Amino acid sequence: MDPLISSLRTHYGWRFFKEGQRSVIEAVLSRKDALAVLPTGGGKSLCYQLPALIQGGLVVVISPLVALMEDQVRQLHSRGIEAVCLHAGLDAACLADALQSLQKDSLRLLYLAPERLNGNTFRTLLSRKANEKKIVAIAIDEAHCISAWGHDFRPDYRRLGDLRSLCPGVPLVALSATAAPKVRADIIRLLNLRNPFVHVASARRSNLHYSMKRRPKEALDEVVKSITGSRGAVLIYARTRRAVERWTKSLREVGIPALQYHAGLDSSARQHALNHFLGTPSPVLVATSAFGMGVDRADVGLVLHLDLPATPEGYLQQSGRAGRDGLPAKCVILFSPGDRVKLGWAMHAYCGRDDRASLVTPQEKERLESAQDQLRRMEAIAEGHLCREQSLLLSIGELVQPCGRCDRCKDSGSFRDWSEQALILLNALHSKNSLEIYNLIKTLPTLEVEKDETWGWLVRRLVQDGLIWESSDGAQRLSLKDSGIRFLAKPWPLNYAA
DNA sequence: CGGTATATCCGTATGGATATACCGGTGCGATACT
Repeated sequence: MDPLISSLRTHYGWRFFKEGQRSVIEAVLSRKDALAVLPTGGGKSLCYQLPALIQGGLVVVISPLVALMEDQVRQLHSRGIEAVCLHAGLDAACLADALQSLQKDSLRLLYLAPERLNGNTFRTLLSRKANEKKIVAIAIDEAHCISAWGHDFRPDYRRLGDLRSLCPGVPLVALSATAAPKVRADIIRLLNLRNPFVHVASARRSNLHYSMKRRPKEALDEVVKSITGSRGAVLIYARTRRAVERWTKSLREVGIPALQYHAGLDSSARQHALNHFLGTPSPVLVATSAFGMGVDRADVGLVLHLDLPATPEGYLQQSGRAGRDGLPAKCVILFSPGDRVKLGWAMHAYCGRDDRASLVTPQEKERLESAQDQLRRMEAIAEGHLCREQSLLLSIGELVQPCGRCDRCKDSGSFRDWSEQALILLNALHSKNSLEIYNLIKTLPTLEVEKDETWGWLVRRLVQDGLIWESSDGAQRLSLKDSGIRFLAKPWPLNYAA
């Protein structure tokens, strides 16, 4: 019998792997670095847990949240697998236990926050264990944090690249639920992954119904209507803590027993809100972005945003908490045009460490520009005429057919043919990764582009990278290799030297 | 930058209009206090 399947049965009682799991596990077992982008519920943790069990060694897991670590350790213990997590919240007895487990060879999983690796204690420990060949792999969970979070909020995430030199020869596995091409590139670069095996599952969710509309001045009715018209749990996202508190109060006043969650609440209130959300039949929770990572409730019927999300990727992450049971679920954004301005302002404040513009470094400037670019993209999706799912997924580099479920698909009055739509989408993409663009374009039946400034950079890049070439009938046409696609260009100087 | 909460204005009494100040996300570990 297949040894992988047999250990899967022994330890987890499952008979099949989910998509992508086997290939990632095989990569790890052959001591290769890997990057796995698997949807939530896709069984990411199995990808690094099973190798520890098969090889009878230790896997070190870097995880961003204490709650996530404890949750995982609990699950592992219930399967009879030895695992510990170390964090500042442990009491003396637990800490002593955990430290003792560290000495044992029977320990299979060790969970740590990235900040732990600042001190020498754990660096020496890891380095020693690596030398003794006791570490099967190091897993970086929620790896998108490296790119999305790490800049100045969790700077230690960005320093995980050290792991490579600290534990030479130990394979690194990065895992995430959503990661756009740019984020994937960031992860690979910052973690110093060597020629990693990469598995990217589709982010498409065929049971989610997106809709995005302008928020009326008095939005309460609209929100109440959405809540009462949905099944299961309801998750409402607001941008600020104050907005969370106001909305919770308003909803309670109209008889909806909403609970609130944000980082300004004390831990008992947060715990209570979380338990309520996980444990009652139809909870309504109003929260900031503090809520969500690792929260696993299958029957969320509605994820409602009261402001424009800051990035398409972040939105996919948050809206993706709906409908994990596979049943139809709604993802609604109520936005107003002012949201972009506010968020843009907020980015200045968040991105620049100091308010004074004179101190903005080039890196900070670039970061800010990319944040604003993402924001513009998100706004374009909300204000645009295209299929919501299609345009959201395109912004993370995945090209799919219109979904047929979102508000745009349902009431699209004006027909756009596929290539026209693709063009607009590509234009919105702004990606400078020509291979990515090429792969997108390649899937189209035909594509004719009138060359103008908008497309100049694209054509130049594609030519530069040898992905398109001049067609034989003159300088005005460029064709994609191995496909019937042509760029139809106005006469322009063929000077690609730049 | 823009919304929201509070302050101010007007002037025989209450509250509505206008001005002004303020504030704005996500968490780990370690250390310094009550």
